[in-house]
Amino acid sequence: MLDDRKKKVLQAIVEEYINTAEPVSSNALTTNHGLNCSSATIRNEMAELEKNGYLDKTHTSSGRVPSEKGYRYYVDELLNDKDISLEEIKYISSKLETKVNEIEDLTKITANTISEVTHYTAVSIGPKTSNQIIEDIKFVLLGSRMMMAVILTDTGLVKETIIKFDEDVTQKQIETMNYMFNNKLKGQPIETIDRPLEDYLYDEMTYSVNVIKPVIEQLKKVIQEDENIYLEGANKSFDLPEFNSLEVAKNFVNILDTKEVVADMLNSGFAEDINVYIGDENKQDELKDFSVVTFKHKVNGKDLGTIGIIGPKRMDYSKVISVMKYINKKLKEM
Amino acid sequence: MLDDRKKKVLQAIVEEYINTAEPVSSNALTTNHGLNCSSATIRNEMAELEKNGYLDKTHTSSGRVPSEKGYRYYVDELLNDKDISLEEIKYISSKLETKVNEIEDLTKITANTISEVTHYTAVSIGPKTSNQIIEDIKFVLLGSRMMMAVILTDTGLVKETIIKFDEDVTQKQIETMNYMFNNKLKGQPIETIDRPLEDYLYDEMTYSVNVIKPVIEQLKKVIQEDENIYLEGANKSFDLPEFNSLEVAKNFVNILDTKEVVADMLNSGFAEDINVYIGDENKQDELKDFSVVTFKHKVNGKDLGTIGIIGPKRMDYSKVISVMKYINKKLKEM
DNA sequence: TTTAGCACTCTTTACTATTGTTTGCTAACT
DNA sequence: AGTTAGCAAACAATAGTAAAGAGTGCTAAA
Repeated sequence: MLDDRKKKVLQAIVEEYINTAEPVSSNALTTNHGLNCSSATIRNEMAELEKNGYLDKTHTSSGRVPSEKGYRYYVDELLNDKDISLEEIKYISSKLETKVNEIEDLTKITANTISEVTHYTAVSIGPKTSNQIIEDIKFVLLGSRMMMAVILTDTGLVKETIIKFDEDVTQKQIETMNYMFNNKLKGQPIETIDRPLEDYLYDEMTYSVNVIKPVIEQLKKVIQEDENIYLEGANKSFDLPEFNSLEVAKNFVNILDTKEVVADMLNSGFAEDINVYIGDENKQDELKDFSVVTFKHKVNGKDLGTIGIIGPKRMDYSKVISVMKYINKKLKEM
Repeated sequence: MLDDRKKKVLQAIVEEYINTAEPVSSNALTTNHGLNCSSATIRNEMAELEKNGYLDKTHTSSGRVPSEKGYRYYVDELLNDKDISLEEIKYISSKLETKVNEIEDLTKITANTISEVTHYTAVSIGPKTSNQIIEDIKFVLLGSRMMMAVILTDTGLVKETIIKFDEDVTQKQIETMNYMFNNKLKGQPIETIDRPLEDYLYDEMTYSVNVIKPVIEQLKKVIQEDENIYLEGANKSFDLPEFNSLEVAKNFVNILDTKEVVADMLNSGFAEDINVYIGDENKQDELKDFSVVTFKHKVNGKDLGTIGIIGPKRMDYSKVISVMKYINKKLKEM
């Protein structure tokens, strides 16, 4: 375990580096960090912290930079909640009070808010459909060969899709089908729309395969399809000094351009609400040089979407986590 | 007017520069461009082309680079249609034959296809809603205080939105409202949903304002709201040499991040189908250093969305325009 | 009108010297 | 034993210089 002064030194280095993006020298820590000792003493402490893997050097005579282990220790043990300014509180409140009719929009707005307040790039994804419980299904005829299906789930998600037929269908047919679907699916998780249901319907109904098949197929497609990924503030990252390296900038754009990586990243958190992944801790190779903080938006244990912040490993974890905690509290109050 | 050899020289320089991204020297044109003369002669021609504004130099003793006037002349007068390879034809066909139920999806797929074939970044926007003709409106009750409104237009666009009420509404109320709305709006452009309609409904209907108001407000919101902008292949641009300049890369990300600029860009074309904007010709300040080619997807004069390619001024106009023309033909066949 | 030849311009690259920052170590001090 | 002052060594960053290379413009001859 680290003794008290080592903790202080590590914390000072992490925070200094987060602020300046420059390797931190022993001299820089002699003032304004409550360490009443000379730079030589700090140098000794730094050398030991480096030996234990908490710090790195960029070259033999450079100042110190936190290692991933250093950041992890900082996040786990040394992090203080940061106060949120009055302006920020006002801004967050006004954003979250926007009246929204669809919960996916709320996730978007939350992502946008977090990005604006933290000045990092945010991504969001809607709630996972497959394990939600179907509360109601409505079929609406739109012309003679087109229909809309609307699925309502327990979390308030409304999912609609258009289905086209190769032959004319009647209002009567739609109504019967609607009854059958509801009968079988109400109270079931959405993923129930699958093979067994298909077989059941073919058995029960006397309609042409041209009517039932498109419905089943389109519904299956809808529940399988990737949730909408929403990106906010990509340009914000480009103001950070680490993005002066073309390679980093290019990697970053590549990540944001690859929906699978982003979806994977947002879906891989296992903690209750906030997850922090530092560099190599990320499961996705593309993210090894970045840090990610994700935030699951839940109400009564129900998934309402996930928001992620992507930034440099030198991320202001304290700020990001404090903002997320505050927003989480606000959302729960609603 | 330019004489025949000057045209050839200009064309050779533009095409060489598009290929190499390096200033073109007089020597480089003596081979492989059908100009049977020495580098000195070409130098004389280049000097005159520069005097007339078709070429630029990066410094006194550098090779030549096309000016915006030069690119414009090339696009207007010297452009040859490029052959599309068999693989490309196959790829395009397979992509466009994907069965889609919503026309916005077709626009997305088209944008994706153009980006993949040309290797440039593409953006797309759905059809402009406001001037489409309403064919049918359906109201569907989803629970006691929630309803979905579905608007069908003449172009096949299906626009749906959720409306929430502060008090319980009955199926009967919904049906009456639905009848009234259709009665007033069928055959009218979508933008008819506005003040006069609002007044009419308040006069005609005896329902509480709590029922009518949310419907009108949400419908107005839907038709006003920005169309969905879809971005494809942002990372493709980062492989181009001009994006080695951090400033350019940053500008580019900023543009793509600013939906208003992209929407503006896509909506500002006035030509029938394909529009080319070179550098300063762009109406948006942010785009002054880029070139944009837009393509309006229309069937029977009806707007089905617009796709845009953003790239360096050194864009392969010939390729981009050929691909767009081919895709346009394919789409019209469908 | 075309072209060969050459001086001149400017970029690019490599090399060198200088300056400044920061460390690690040693020896002295508390 | 822990702390500190002092100093040599390592290295980055910057500026300056020189040499090489690419390309033009101009002149004069074909």
